[in-house]
Amino acid sequence: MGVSKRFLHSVHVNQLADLAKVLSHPARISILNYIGDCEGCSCMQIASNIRLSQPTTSQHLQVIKKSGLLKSKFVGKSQLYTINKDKLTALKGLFQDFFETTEQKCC
Amino acid sequence: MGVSKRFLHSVHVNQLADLAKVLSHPARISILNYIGDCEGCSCMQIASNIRLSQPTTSQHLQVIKKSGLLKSKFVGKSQLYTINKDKLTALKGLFQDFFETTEQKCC
DNA sequence: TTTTATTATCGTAATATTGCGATATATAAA
DNA sequence: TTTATATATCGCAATATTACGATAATAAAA
Repeated sequence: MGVSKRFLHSVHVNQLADLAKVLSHPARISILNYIGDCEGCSCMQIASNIRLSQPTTSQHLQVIKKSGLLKSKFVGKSQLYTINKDKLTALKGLFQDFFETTEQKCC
Repeated sequence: MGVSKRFLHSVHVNQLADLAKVLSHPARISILNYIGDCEGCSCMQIASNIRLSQPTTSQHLQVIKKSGLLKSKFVGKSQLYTINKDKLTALKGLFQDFFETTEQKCC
């Protein structure tokens, strides 16, 4: 078939997989790294830094944004992206829980 | 085009993305959860537990195994999978570093 | 060695992702 | 309002992923 059977898994499991999916492309990791450094940067700045086109960069930004990891606001003609720290902390917790639980159960 | 431009990113960034990719499918999270619980289980047991076919489950197992997160050995006619705790701990560290670094830079 | 049971791989169809050019949309300046 | 600039979306081509039936490969038992 080829269609992912999400319904077989718990909400919590799907949530963790969704977050992992956001981080599963190197461009999106690079984008997050760069936004962390520049503290409020535009799509064009990011695109130039990671050397992908503006449309591609914008697409990746939307994917990250949908997860809640990014905030954005227009300043002048540019939309400036910053990291949503609260969400980041929450998601860090999700991963930490997964790793710690698995670590403890495992042996 | 449609082909991922890994070469644009650092080894470290690609490594993190690769690990995230392993965790980016709910079936693979469920498999890891289950293996943590049962401590040495067969492909068929896992397949039955997560309600995917044996071939699909085996495919997911290979994906996880390639990341180093699983060990396996034949016992009787079955191959029993267990979690590679050392690798798990290492990968936990990778994620933790990413989240902590990003958290501190971000604001 | 043959049989049985389990796992891994092949082949394939359905779907999803990635990347970018073209273009629409949005914001501020003239 | 018109113009200029930046971002987001559309459309498409190239890949990649997901799932499973069929089947090959593997290990132990008969």
